[in-house]
Amino acid sequence: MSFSEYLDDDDDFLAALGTVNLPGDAAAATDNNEDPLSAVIKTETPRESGVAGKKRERPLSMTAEEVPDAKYPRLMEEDRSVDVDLSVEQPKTSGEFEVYGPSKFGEFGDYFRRRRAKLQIQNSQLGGEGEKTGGIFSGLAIYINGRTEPSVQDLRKLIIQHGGEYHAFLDRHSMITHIITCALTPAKMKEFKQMKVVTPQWLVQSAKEGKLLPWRNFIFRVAPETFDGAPASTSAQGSIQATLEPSKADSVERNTPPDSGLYAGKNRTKIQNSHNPPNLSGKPPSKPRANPFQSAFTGPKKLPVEPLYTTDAATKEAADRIPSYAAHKSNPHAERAMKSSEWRAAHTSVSDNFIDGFYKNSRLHHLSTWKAELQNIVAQAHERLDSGENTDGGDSTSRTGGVEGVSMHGHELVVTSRPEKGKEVQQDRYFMHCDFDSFFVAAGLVDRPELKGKAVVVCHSQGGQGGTSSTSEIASSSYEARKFGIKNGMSLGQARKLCPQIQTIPYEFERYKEYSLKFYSTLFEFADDLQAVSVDEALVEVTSEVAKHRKLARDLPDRGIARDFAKEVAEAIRDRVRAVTNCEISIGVSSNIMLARLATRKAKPAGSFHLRAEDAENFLANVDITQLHGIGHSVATKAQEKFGSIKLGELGQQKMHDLCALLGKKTGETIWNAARGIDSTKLESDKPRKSVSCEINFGIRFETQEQAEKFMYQLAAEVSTKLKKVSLLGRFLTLKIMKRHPSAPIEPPKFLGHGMCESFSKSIDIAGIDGRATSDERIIGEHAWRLLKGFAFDPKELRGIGIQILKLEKPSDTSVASMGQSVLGFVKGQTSPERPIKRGSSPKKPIIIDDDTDDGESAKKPSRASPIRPKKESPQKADIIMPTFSQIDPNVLNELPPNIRDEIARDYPKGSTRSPSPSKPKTSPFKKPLSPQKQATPGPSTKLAVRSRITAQLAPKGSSSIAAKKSTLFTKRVIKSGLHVTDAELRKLGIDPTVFAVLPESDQKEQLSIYRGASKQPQGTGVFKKREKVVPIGRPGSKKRVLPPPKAKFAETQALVQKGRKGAPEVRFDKVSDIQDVIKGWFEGFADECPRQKDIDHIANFMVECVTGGSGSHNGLGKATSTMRWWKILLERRWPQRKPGGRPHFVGEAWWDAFGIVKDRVNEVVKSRFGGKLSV
DNA sequence: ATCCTCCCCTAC
DNA sequence: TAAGGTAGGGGAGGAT
Ligand SMILES: Nc1ccn([C@H]2C[C@H](O)[C@@H](COP(=O)(O)OP(=O)(O)OP(=O)(O)O)O2)c(=O)n1
Ligand SMILES: [Mg+2]
Repeated sequence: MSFSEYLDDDDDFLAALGTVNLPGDAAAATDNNEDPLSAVIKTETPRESGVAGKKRERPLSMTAEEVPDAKYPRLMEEDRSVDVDLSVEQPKTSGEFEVYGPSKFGEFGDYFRRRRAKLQIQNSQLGGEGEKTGGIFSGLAIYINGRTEPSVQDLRKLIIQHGGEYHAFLDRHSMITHIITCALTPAKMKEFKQMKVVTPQWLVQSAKEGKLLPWRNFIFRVAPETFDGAPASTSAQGSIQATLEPSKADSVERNTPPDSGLYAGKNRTKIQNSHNPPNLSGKPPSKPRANPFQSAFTGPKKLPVEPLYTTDAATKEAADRIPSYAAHKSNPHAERAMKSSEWRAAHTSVSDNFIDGFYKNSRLHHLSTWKAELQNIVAQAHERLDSGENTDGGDSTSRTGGVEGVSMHGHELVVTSRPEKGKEVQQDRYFMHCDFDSFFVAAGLVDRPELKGKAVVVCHSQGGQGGTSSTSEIASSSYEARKFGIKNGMSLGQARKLCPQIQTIPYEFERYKEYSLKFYSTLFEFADDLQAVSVDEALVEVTSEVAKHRKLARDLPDRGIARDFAKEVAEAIRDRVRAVTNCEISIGVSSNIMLARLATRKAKPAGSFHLRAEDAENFLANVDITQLHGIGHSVATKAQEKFGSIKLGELGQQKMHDLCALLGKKTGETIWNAARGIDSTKLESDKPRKSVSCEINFGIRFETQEQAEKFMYQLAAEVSTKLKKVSLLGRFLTLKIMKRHPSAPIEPPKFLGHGMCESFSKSIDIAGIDGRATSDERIIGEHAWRLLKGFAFDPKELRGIGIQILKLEKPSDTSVASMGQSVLGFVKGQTSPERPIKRGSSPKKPIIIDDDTDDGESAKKPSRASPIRPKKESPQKADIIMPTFSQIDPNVLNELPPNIRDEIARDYPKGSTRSPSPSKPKTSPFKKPLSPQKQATPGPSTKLAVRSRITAQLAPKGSSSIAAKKSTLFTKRVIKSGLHVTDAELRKLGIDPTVFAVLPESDQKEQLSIYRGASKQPQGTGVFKKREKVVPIGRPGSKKRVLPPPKAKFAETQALVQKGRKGAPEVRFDKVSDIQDVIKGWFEGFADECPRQKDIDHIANFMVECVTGGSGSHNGLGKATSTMRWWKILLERRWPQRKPGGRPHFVGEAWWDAFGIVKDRVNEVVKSRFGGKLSV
């Protein structure tokens, strides 16, 4: 049995295989608390700082070779010894702590799991071994076009049985080597012009003879007579009959491996081009009357043109599907470049400014950054809308629960989230999907009118460089270029083969941004609500705008009968956007988002299309599921294989249960519903961000561990910057790694690309033991680097690195010292707040630094800065209020780093209280009026204000406009407390009243009860507190205690146990509390069992923080040392170091290991920062 | 039953 | 030479 069959037939076994991949050996999740993040408000400047990330190229279809390793990357850890050895040969030096490998501790539990995994994998490999090389079709990726004889199903079986790869359909992600067909429509002929198109006999005969026959002997040809006849536009089903006409092909070709075409590579390409230029006419292949196949596939000596969808492994996705054994040749161009160490130093990840340079030029990075910014703008618009309603609106309906519930300015009231509510008639809603046509190209052509109407693409490579072997990716292609088969994302070399005279134009990121803003500004004028999809695309609800048109028409003589108001609105929008950008957009309108998106496809290019519900069924029947948003190649392949179709019409006939079983519950339901025109997708206009990440999977080439480490810290700095830009802190980190697949060439086909890789990820808590979230680049970098070391990969094999920060929260720290640059920046640019601060009942000295341990750290780590969140006095006040200068404790100020201190001084001129200024008008970009008759159209001034605000936000770097947008920062967090408690009492309880004031009432209650209860205990170590919500007021002078066994009542134990428990509010250690208490509680509470990795990590985190964390390194080091010694004593008492030969105590070992892990962690940091280690 | 981690997939 | 980023939905399967 072939491996493919095996895949096909034995899902259970596969599933079992899946278990080999043991989930996390690590880490820990911290808490389950959902962070009620308020919407991200700050803008991220897209700018060149950024981050990078990239896509994966893992094989989607599993081949015998790829499955085990690729799918179960953890297996690689089995090779640890090898990797460690390699790293050891690195010059570096360091002692045990610097070894690029896992700590010798803490690998205990993992060891067993790994061993289990290994066994399973070995078994699975045994099973699949035979097939690996067996099939005569191995290495082939075949697509079957149309009806065939034998049937598609039979052919598919044949292919799979002999080790081939069957592809159900073609899309831009497909990588196929041959197309099998018996007949082709003219359109297909164009499409397949340069591909290896053969008849089914090739497979049949080959199978019969038990060897792969030369495909050239089975080239599909169109019967001349048929073709000349009335070919092309013949009947609907008109297709051209094929003639089987074995050619006397050179058998030479056949001598190469079956997949020879795959990597036909550049050499062959050139030859071929010189003999057989694919298309010099300058016109799309459709034009020429000649049979495209004749030029492509005939002629004795002519080598076949490389297949459109397959050959260029540089194309993303594509590389994945190349059988690993076929991808062995290292890219010679890249190899040559990489030989020069200067070149490497200048152009790869080892370069100092690599990240900057890469981001500056990465279109995908720009795309992602812009999207995040646009989403911020929209979310902010909502805040304005909300607060504006409260101010000027009568009994407006606020957008409860998000987007729904918006009142229309027409007269009908759209109620969606609470339909039961009433008498309001549920009216039809209208959703639009608006998208620029060939955005990058269109923008680029505005100043290049001479190129309009030509085949143009946007890519980095300019001029004729690289010829047909350029691996530069095409970001966008004109519709003229698309006629040649060129697609977005394709490599330039590939495109040149399809259309040699293709014109390339460079990126103009600033321009795209500018047009995008104009586009969005326009949409806002028509929108009830808007979701930013991308820089050139948005979803807009226009229900009220359509209603408005309808209403106006009512007064006309014809009463607007038979008019399509939705389409009229769409055209109006198109006209406006064209007027401001000189670009065409296309618009699809329908009653739900899914249909609107499909309508856009039909509308393109330069058009609009209103898909009515009553037409939906018909329309949908012939739609491929790949056209549904969120459904891609993978899903479609599965559907095709199981159900024999990817048409919505056919899949809709399947039982939903079957769809779900195959595709997963959600996807199954989505498809089933889509087939019926049903779509429950909500327009999401202000969902808070859940993660911030930076990844780069391009140009990653390290030779030494030090280079990798350096890069990791640079990347950490990027994420850190990114976090600060949006004023977020994180408590959880995931490291993503791409590592060259063992069978992949050192240099992949795509220049400096990652090639085929295995991917890995590992997560860890980064919050200190006190639970504080962070954005500190050093903390992030250290954790990330440690995780990478844990993988023990050879640095030379790394191809991609990413750091993702999760469990985000807004800074809520009250420490003034934590006022970092982000706040200062805000102060700087901002128009003054509306009124002086007045918060709760604690007008003065709101900030108190706990002098115990925390303050120093804060001062040292401005990145942890958190703006003070002023309590909003009344709900309608949307503006943020900055603390007056007088609110900043002078003592704190003195402890700030000089640069920050200077900035504060600058921003608070003369130490005076900042004068308040009027808040901005509460204008919302959304056109919608809240009360019926009122304001059917936003006043001009409103529009202007909106536009300028938005423009400022996305303005080129350096713009100081950021401040403006922050005017509504944090407004959503306003809480009014109905509790009765005085500031005095709060202080007595150790609660900062100013912080307390900002807490949600429920939290206030909770805090009160906790602290009131706790305060009875004199000791009141304030050990636990709600995460970040309450900051105890510092107790002057209190100093740490001394060594040996401190006694403490250990509620702490509970803290550890509870950590991450669902539901329960997270309990955390107060940083001020004694670490020794914590350890003791942990130890005594769990000495009967092995310590949990998660807890070990937390202790380690805390110890590390203790040492590095800001406050005097002096006392931190000493404290850490004494604590470790003390802990050691505890351990020795209980489990004396065993003698050589003594009987191991399992639990005791684990505890000693835990000790070792913590010690190593601390020493690692101590060494890197202070150069030395703790003497324990 | 639910949570959590580690993926995979998708989109622009 | 090229600049394959990123956020989020979702699912499998072990842990709790
Ligand atoms: N693989 C891709 C896809 C898109 N983009 C960029 C360039 C596109 O111009 C822009 C918008 O993507 P679209 O999918 O909307 O494609 P176009 O706007 O180019 O064409 P159209 O929307 O007409 O299909 O995103 C890119 O860089 N790489
Ligand atoms: Mg577009």
